[in-house]
Amino acid sequence: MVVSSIFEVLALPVRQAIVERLREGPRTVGELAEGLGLSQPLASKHLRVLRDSGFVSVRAEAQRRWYELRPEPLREVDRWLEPYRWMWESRLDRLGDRLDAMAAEEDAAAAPATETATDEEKDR
Amino acid sequence: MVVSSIFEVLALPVRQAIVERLREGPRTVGELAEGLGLSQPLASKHLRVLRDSGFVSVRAEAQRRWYELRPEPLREVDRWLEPYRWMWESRLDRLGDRLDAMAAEEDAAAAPATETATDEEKDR
DNA sequence: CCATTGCATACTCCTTCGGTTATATAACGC
DNA sequence: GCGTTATATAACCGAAGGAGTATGCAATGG
Repeated sequence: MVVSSIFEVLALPVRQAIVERLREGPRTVGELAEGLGLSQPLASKHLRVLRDSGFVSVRAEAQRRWYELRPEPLREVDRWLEPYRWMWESRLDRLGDRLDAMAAEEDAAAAPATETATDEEKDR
Repeated sequence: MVVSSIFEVLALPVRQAIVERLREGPRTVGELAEGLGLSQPLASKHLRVLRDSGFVSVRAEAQRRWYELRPEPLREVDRWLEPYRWMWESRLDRLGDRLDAMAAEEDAAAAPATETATDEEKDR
């Protein structure tokens, strides 16, 4: 798998689950497969993707492979999120960012009612 | 597309690009397609996914459709990230979380050298 | 009215990728 | 050495979904 976006890796619930499990500490392939109800090859495959994208590191101990979570990619998600935070954080110290955003908004038009998947509108 | 994870939506660079573009304010389908070099149907399609997953809302103005970014899903990403923040933030007020995590870690084993995609090891 | 504009949707093609099964490899304990 | 354990990888399959093309449809403005 050629990872062109960090989110691609987290897109699959099963890979998300592996990451979440690894929050508790390093785990072997067998433990992860067992714990998440995956076949061993499947676990290995997903761990391969996680490894190639930097989400995990591996240590060999005898025939065991200990997989451990690495901060970098997650931190990258955090950084990606940064320019959006003002949207739900109304803290004063974010006001500067907000003003920058508004300047860029100037050219956009205005309008009435809003339509979203979260309300009833979805299936008209 | 049946969205089973918020990350699935952001997985595609083209959808990421749309979201980023919408940071500057509401845009019509045509503006987005034009600005990102997409065919109109393709833009519509991706906007459909973004809409169904709550990333954007739509307002109709004549034949125009103004798409606007919504905070909720992004906020959800932020919340998902929360339990991982201690990994790169060593602030004291995160120590509590860290201790919780360590308690859960107790059962995991330890080991030597580390192997990651970000270093030379990748292609042995 | 009618041509045009702006957008959504249906349909098709084709690649990608997740999952299974089978096999290779390597280190272990006896 | 040998069976066993732990993992990786290859081969295969099927479904999903992204992109393109064509079309439908509504509102517009002359």
